Amino acid sequence: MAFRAFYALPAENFSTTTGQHTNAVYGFLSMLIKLLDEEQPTHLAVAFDMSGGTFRTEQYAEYKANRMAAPEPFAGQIDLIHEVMTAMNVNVLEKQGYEADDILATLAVAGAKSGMEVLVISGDRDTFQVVDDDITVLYPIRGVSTLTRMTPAAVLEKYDLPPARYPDLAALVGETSDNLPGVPGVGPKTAAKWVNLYDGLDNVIANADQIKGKAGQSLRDHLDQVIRNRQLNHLLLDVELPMQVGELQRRPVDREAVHQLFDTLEFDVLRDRLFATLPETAPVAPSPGADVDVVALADLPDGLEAWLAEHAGPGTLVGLDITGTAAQGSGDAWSVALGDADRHAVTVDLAEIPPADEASFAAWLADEARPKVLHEAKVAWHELRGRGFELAGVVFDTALAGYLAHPDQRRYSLADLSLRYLRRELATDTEPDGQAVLSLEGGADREAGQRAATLVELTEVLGADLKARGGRHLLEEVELPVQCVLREMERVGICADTSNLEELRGGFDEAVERHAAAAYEAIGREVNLSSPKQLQEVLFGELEMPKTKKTKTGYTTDADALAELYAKTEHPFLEHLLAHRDQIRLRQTAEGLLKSISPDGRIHTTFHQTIAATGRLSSTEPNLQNIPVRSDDGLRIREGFVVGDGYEALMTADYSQIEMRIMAHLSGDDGLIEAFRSGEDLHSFVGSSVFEVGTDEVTPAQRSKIKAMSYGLAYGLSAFGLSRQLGIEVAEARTLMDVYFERFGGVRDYLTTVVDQARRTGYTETIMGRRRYLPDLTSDNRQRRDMAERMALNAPIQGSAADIIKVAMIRTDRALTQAGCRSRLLLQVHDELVLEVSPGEAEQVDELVRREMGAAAELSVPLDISVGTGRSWRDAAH
DNA sequence: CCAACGACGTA
DNA sequence: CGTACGTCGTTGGC
Repeated sequence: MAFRAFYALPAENFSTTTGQHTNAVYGFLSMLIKLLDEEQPTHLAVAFDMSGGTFRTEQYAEYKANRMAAPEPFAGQIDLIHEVMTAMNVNVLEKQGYEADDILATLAVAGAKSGMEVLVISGDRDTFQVVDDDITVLYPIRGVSTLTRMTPAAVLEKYDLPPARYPDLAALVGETSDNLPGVPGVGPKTAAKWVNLYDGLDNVIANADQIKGKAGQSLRDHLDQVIRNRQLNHLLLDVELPMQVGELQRRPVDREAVHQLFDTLEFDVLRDRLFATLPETAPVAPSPGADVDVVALADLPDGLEAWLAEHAGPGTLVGLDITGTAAQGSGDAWSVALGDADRHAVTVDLAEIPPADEASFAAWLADEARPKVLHEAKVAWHELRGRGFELAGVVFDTALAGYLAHPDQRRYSLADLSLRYLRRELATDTEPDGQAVLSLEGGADREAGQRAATLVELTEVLGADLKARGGRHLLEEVELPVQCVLREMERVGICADTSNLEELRGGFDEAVERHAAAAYEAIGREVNLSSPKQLQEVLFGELEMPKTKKTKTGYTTDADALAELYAKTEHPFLEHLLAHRDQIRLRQTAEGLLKSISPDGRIHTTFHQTIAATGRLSSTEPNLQNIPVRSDDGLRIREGFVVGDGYEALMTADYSQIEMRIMAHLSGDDGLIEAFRSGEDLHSFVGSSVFEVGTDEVTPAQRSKIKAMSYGLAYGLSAFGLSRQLGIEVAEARTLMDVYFERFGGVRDYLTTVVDQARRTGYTETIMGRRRYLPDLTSDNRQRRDMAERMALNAPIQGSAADIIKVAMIRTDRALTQAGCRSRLLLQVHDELVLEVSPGEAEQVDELVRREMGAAAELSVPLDISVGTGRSWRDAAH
């Protein structure tokens, strides 16, 4: 398997800074870790061949004689694998004079006999002979990451023989890799036919005289060879070993040794994968909260003031857990828990808090000098605010830290983080209905108390991990401050023009009905136009239109495909179907927005800071980051977002071409940098270079090709993709890309470098050090690897843009406060900020926003910001 | 009732 | 066979 890994993985991508090649070690371990994870074996052993001869070479000197000496970069890697096995405490078996496969066969049969279910992983097909109901061979198809399960049925299917007969077939066919020639002219089909017909190789040999034809003669001419092959490919089942199969239990790895060795080998990604799969990563002592001393405020003789003085003095970090509810920019808190580093916690029922305690709590909470750690502080802030409390001094947020350490996880619950970083199980946060789990014992909510204390402990461990990943400053300088800006934006919301949206909805509604009726008319019956399944029946069944691109469940009916079909058939059904789709979508958008208007007449979205793996924000309930802008009808929806009472206008400010500017900066390409410094239209400038014409001679068609390509490059676009998008031949697209790269070689170099480096380190990085881990870059699966490569191309660019606008938000918010402005931030849409301008501040805010956004990052090209104002979001466009 | 899927809006 | 998201309706299994 190590040898296969050596050939499957390109050596140049797997070597340490000291020059040691590690591709065989990497591939072998990658396979082993995957198997440990997926198969969860109770017993485990790895067998090695030993140098020096075996009984087979004694019998037949040429055995494996054609094997080339292992190439230089392979040398030493077997020893490294041995070392890793020792560190991982894996049972290793080897025996002079025997091959690894003899050891495996012996163990497999013994294991099966003692009632075990056995998996044999080997790249030698001879192992198929031990396959039975209890023994499965996992055989590598290509590389070492894809293993095929050879069960009795699989062997029968592939070779037309039961497993026990496989060596009979192999003896006839021969094995080139072992230098065992077979019978010339006899392949697997003939061999299987004979073995089945005569019931085994012995009888084939005994009846060799009767076999007709050339193949029969060939067999008679090579009988000795066949007999010898069969002796050699027979695996021994009785090798004497120092350990019996029952003694091969898996043992816990030596964590320290693994860390040291993986440091040397520079296996950062594998280390994560290994530790993630280890059973001992599971909680050692699942005793929820047993070791936290939780008391209820009501049971404190001296009240909260005394507790705070003892446990939460100035500079002492305290964990704060809020039980409450938050949504649409507001919330309510029911109870809180405070926990300290010594695992003392106090819980407070806010409904029954005595006035004196409430005053102490409020003062402590609002005190910037009393450091606090929370999980999702933005939510807590909304909840506390619902009770009139101000929260300040948040120095750590475990959800944000967990996100920065591993940005592509689905969730960052405190329970998950506790398990991962502290190996301690935490009771689940909430019931499915959102109600907090309250396990009151002596009046104290033990779970809340445990969570509060756990926060403090996590700060240390998670903080250290984040620091090691170079993400500490991102937490402190970017994510925590921007969280404060976001909570305010959520609270404020954006004003909606209800009657405008209602009118729109009515109009869309009417259009939906009209197009539906026309569509039914065109095909003579009613179908559900929102059902792709029913549409397929109509289009490809009844109307017999040409088939479109395949989906998992049939053929696509997406807008592109329908437009193409319409171009071909001009069928009126398609026209109305497309219009219906369009209008129904707009109606849904208008409807959804109307439903989300709060009693204050404003729409309060929720921004999520820990969802997008690249570092972007996301927006839900409602999503205000995907409000239509491209169509006329879409723009009318933007008219439904308007300036609120007491304010003068909405203002939008966006970065123009920020991703291309980041590309210019990161690649350092002279041409692209010059393009931005020249002040010319970017795509015309690039086009003039590619097409070798003056900037003012670039045709609109050329410009749009260049624009598509420039942006496509940042996403890992292929020549195929470009050709499809532009409707040109693949060859033309390829030529276009070649010329582009010739002119902008720095871009090409950057793109290859970024992937290479990510493959080496395991992650990509933005200009502010935000990492994204991409273990799939070394996957044997091409689709996954290609996908990871495109992510690697895009993540630094999209992520850097996300970094920059977050900093811009922090700066803008701060500058507005410092300038004493009433104007405020409302929304962020990835490269755009929407503000509400107070009367008389328009000019000042215009200048301020340009300044702060422009100064958010120091790139080798200028950041260009365009600003517009107006009564509605649409009018504020520029 | 829920998850998966297709479709489609944004940057 | 271009990245990153969220939401909706339909569908089919539980």
